[in-house]
Amino acid sequence: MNRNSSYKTRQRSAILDFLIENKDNHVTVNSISDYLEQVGTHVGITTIYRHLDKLLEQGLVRKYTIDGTTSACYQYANTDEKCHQHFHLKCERCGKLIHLNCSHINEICEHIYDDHGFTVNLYRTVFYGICSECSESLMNTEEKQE
Amino acid sequence: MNRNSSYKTRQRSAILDFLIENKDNHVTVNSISDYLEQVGTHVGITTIYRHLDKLLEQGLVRKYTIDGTTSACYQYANTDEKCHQHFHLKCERCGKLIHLNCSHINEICEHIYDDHGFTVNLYRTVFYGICSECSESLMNTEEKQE
DNA sequence: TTGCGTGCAAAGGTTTTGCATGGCA
DNA sequence: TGCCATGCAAAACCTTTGCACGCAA
Repeated sequence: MNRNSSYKTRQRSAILDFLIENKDNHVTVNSISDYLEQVGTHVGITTIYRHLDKLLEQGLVRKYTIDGTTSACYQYANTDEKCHQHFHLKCERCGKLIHLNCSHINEICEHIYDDHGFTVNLYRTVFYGICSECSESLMNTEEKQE
Repeated sequence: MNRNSSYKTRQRSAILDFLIENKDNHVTVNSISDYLEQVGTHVGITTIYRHLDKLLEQGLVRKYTIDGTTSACYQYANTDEKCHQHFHLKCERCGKLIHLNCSHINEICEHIYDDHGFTVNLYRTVFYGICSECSESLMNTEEKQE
């Protein structure tokens, strides 16, 4: 019943450290696995999934899916600071996902809640559009406009 | 290049009809397949995926992911309305799609463009969250908060 | 020593791809 | 007739489960 009790293992520490290190961005199971492999700390995929599940139950991470991506995203849930919420811009042309930390977004969400009663889930919401690089390259080579 | 050109086939009509019939709800590839099977109109899974992809490109459907579910959701997008000028809010709980006309959006989009160089495509962008009705019913039955 | 932790292999589910055939225009 | 459309099978992914062994307490 006390699912918060857990052993201190090499694997658990490595995963948690990585999550905290990247608390301003979300990570995927793959990115965790790749990183750990890179630094010579092999941890099985299964173990990563199981730890994330446990951390999720404990409320230490958040899990969400980003539109257009296939795998789940996880982010360390720092309960002290609420300012690490960011939103996402996805370029429809190059596919790049931009993480945007911006105070403006809170105003928007508050407005939508106050005036329309809708509670926005920033972790799931993605703005689609064209990023600045693609805008430029499109302007330089404008040949068609259908 | 003109990817909007497409043959009129039995399969395409069947899929589009079903989408329009259910334009107030989202559907999944499975629900489409099941329904068509039920009414004796077999269409291969592959074909359904391919048509949905094409309809997505044409802007005739929207694609969503709903938290906690594994497969993607699709909903017919009514092109008559001026959907380029307002927000779409998708309730993650009841699935309702809300069209939100609000002068605030211009400020938001301008801000994102001015400060971040990103041109938002309102037609594709969807805000996920919880609608007012669901918020209320959730408040009435709050039993656990972990 | 006890029981949770670990990781390989395999299974389960969703989506994509290859390829030969079918059918619209 | 020329392409695009179709659908089966297989592949590619992501995630979960089974099971034997490892290891923290």
